[in-house]
Amino acid sequence: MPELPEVEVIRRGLQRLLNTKIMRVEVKEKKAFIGDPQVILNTKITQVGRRGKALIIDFENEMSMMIHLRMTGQVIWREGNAGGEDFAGGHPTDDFFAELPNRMTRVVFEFDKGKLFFNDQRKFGFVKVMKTAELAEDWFLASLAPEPTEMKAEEFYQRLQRHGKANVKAMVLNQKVIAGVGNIYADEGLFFAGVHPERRAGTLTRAEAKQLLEGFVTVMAKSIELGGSTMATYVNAEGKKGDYLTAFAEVFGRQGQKCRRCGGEIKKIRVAGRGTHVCDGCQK
DNA sequence: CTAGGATCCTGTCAGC
DNA sequence: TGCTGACAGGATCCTA
Repeated sequence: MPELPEVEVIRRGLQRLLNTKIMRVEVKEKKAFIGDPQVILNTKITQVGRRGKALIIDFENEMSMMIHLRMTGQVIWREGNAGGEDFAGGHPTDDFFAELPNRMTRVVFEFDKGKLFFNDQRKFGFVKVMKTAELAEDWFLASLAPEPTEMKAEEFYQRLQRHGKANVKAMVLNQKVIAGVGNIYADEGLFFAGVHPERRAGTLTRAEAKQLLEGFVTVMAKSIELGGSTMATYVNAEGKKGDYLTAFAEVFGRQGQKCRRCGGEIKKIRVAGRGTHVCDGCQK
């Protein structure tokens, strides 16, 4: 679920942890934590970064922690009664506002002034600690394609050509082709470019590939601006959720409704094993 | 090597 | 109300 914009919103929210230290880690689901939690205790957080859909937190002792939320992961920061502003992002459920820890809680990080909860319904997500120097060797990061904002249109075109027989939807979901695109922004970007998700990737023209890349950059920037599709910041019980989906999405989740561009009906079909939203009128 | 499908896991929802 | 099957904002592994 959380795609590049949602993870980016979380990254920004976690800047508040810079120069603070984790005092204690409680691993409630063994599978969710790879490596030794002890190595990141009592050392300052020097950077909170992101690559694709992965959060990367660096520590002063040259250790790093990668957090990948996969489908249903959540990051929830609570200052409790300290009076600070709470914050949450990831898969949108009521756990954002629930009493924590709860049965979805996989890891708890205790700081001086608050607690950071890693919640995950389906247990696909994980936290992994390693030496900062070893990040580049992590096989997920090592094979990850460039960020959409860093990729040249020609390179994107060439990557689509290389896997020309697969449909374009499957290609853009492949993190080795372009980083950070997931099911929502795949559908939104394809709509933006007027490209049908079942087109074989090799049939896209240079102009279409360029437009598609621009689509990803545009819709993702818009989503980040709106707080992502899933994020919530809140003070006490007053919730404010990211409203990208309701405010801006053209096709995702709008099956049965009218296309705002041509007036045709948005359809939901199955492509590359994923629910896919498309306007046949606008996407060829 | 590629492309497509199964798979990890649990909760929710639609349809009997 | 209770059951069943489909599905889920991800990515890897297995098979042909």
